[in-house]
Amino acid sequence: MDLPPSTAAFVLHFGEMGSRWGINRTVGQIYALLFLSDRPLPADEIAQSLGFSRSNVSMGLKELENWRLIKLQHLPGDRREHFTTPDDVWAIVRTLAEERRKREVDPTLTLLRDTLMQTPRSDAEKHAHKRMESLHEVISLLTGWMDDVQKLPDERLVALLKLGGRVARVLEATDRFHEIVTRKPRRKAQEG
Amino acid sequence: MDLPPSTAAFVLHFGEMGSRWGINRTVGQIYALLFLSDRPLPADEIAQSLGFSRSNVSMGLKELENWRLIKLQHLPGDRREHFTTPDDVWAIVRTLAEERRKREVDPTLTLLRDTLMQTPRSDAEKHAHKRMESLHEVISLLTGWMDDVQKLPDERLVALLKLGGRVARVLEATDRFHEIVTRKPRRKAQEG
DNA sequence: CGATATGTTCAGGAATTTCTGAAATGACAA
DNA sequence: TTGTCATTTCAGAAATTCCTGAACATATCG
Repeated sequence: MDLPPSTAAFVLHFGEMGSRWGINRTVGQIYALLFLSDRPLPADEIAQSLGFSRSNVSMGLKELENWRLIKLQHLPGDRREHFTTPDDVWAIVRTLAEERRKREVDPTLTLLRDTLMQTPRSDAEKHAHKRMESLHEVISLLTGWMDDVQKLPDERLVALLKLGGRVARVLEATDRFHEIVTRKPRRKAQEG
Repeated sequence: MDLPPSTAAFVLHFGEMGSRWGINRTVGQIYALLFLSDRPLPADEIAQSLGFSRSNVSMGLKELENWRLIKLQHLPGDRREHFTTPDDVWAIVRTLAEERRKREVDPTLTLLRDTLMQTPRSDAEKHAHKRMESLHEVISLLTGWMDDVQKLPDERLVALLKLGGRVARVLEATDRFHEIVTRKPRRKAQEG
């Protein structure tokens, strides 16, 4: 690995982080390397830089493709496939969110819904049923919110995040505002 | 495992899901069992229900304690320690968010900040530097938002999530509102 | 105190995951 | 077609993680 020290550190860190998620160390490192690279990299260069076997890199890239996290490119005059990450970090975050949702959240919701269709018999089952209901509700809320903000363009999403908890205050204000504004179609700003 | 079928299914599912995250299958199953149980369970009952060795359960509970995900209780007339999950699912979600943040996000931000303090030399390093900058920005934004909403009481958080993307529209409205209201302390509505 | 019940630790075996090299497949140019 | 380069596959080796039983620690009771 003859990478600049800061790049090496980042790559190693991401490998570790990856393995705390379901992603294996190798795959994390490959992604980190591609993320920092200023040009698309072919598999053999990745293998060389990270000291992995060619076949390992091939499998890692496959995995990243399944996650839709990398893009494949062909450079003129070079037969090899080259790989990059999207330039836009938000695009990466969105993809990650979508894929994790598809793989982890949706199946869980399905299981919960299926179970909740059944009628609990014993007391213990009744209690478990209630617990699953509240879990289902929370997950639904969270994913519903995710769906919603996924539809926003980047700038709006960023604005929203920056506003953070202050949205709560804005909401209060808005309640009042809305009340005033919608009471009558404009002309007179206040009445009553 | 002589659990009701729906409980067994849930427990197994959570075991699988756990292992897609960094959490091992056993720990996931223990948590799922406690989550559904209508009473605090002692370690030996957990071991019995799930078919794990007593020592494995002991280690699993230790892990869950480190994550602050379970509570220990003593029942009158029973010398054994009994374990439960919080009743409130939101409390669980909040704890999970805090712990994952502490373990995964904060160290990453630290690494990024440390690296960004240094001056990049080569072109490649300059590019990597820029990439890390944008990653840092995105993560900061997300965690900042998290911090903010963590402070909200449950009802407000739920209200916020329900509003979802419609907040964006509220924001537009608020922009206008704000503009009008703050332009001057009222008397004259517009000026140069 | 000894007896019994509960909880923890840890060495090493079991199970799983990761990684490799070799062989197979594919893609393309001559 | 053949030859070359690139990529994928996959059996098994290597590494890691998980799990267990036995030993140890701790607590409580009689």
